[in-house]
Amino acid sequence: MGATEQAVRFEILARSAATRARLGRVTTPHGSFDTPAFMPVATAATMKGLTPDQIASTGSQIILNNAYHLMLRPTAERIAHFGGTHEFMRWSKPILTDSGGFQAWSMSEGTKLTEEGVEFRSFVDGSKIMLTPERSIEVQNLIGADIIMAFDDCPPALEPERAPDDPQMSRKRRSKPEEHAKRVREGVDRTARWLERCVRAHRRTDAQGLFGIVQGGTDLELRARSIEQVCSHDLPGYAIGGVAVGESPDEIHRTVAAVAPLLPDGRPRYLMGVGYERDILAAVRAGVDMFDCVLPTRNGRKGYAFTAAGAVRIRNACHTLDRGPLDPACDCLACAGGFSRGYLRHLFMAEELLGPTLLSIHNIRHFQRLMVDIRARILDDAWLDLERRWPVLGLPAVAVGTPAETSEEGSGEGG
RNA sequence: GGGCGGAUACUCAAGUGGCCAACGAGGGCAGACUGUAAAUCUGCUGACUUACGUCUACGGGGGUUCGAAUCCCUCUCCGCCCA
Repeated sequence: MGATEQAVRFEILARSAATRARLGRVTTPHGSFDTPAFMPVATAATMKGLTPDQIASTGSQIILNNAYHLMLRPTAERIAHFGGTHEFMRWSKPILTDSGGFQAWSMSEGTKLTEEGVEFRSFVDGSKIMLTPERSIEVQNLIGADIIMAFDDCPPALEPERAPDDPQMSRKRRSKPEEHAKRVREGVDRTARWLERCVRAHRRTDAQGLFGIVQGGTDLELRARSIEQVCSHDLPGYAIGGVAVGESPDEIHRTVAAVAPLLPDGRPRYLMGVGYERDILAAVRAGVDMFDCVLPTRNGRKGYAFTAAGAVRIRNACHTLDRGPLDPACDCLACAGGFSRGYLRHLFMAEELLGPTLLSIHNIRHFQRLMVDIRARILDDAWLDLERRWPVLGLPAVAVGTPAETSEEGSGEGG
């Protein structure tokens, strides 16, 4: 079977004349999705608080699961018992699983990294879990997503140095540069060796496409080295990993702008874990095709709404009497459904579950609407118009301003 | 009518002579979050002030003391018990 029957195919439909952006479509066993694509995250085979219908209502065409979380609970074998994750979570469109490589650093407490793999401490029962490239692929084969990711070694951007007796000032990131560079280089080469093992271990090439992951931090030479190694394998897609793991937005942009164009033109390029709207836009212009990020869901659950004009923290007192929608330009269930800011605020203040659900839906829809607009811009290159419609693109990564409130007329006091 | 016990910041609740603008919790206000161990985490919450600090405060009033939320007298209100 092999090369002739690729589980995942990519076609480029159009190219931006002014940038490196591409408009395309990825086709998988569970249907296709348009690129550039934003993939919301459903770590534990659920988009926390949303039904599949609600996820679909956001325009999302592909979502993420996390192999590490699922192998611990309910276990990959059990998901296979139910016929795979699509059946299990009742989402019939494309799914991508992350390999668990990212968890080696996001949950680095108590993990042990060796050439063989990463030894974790299960957050479910505390037992020791050995995750190797072979096991990660086996788990992902069992879970059954359309796209699976290589098990990579993803070092932190700059090692956060434990407990210096320096209370506040320079708790930033200060590890000896040579040490850090060594660690990043090690990550690059180990990722390459692990990729070999992943490719060999992959048993379902007919049903699942395996993407390789490029590492190298912000060091462009290391990135080039990693690209050479990873792209020596003919894979259905390639990802840029090790980004947005602690660097500044500028570093992210700089790295992506340099790295993305070096990836094979005919394969989808996936920037893992990114990000804010402006980060996505910058990456699209550099030629990236796929994104995932927890921001819309994680922040949504905490009352942080993304809007074209910037962030709205719905719990802020200024929304108490606001009868207007979160974002008048939005067509999501929350905005088009007529829910007022005042009501949404009430839901959060009362810790009602509908609050996180509605804001998650809104936020995902916000990102999907942005992607629709971005895709259209690839055809006409009207990037300035795009930025005009999405002021948030020009704001700092985390906007502070509160968009103009809608009127509170007629509250009829002093009667 | 008599006895006892209470009254502390938005709420509940510590504190019984100086280290108390007052523990803690809730509530409130604000912030963080980029391949999700996140319904988590952080800061603030008497007033004025960027801050140092100053002022006003522990039911009301009056005392004792260098010094009181803390001790004494008295008043008001609340609770329980005895008539």
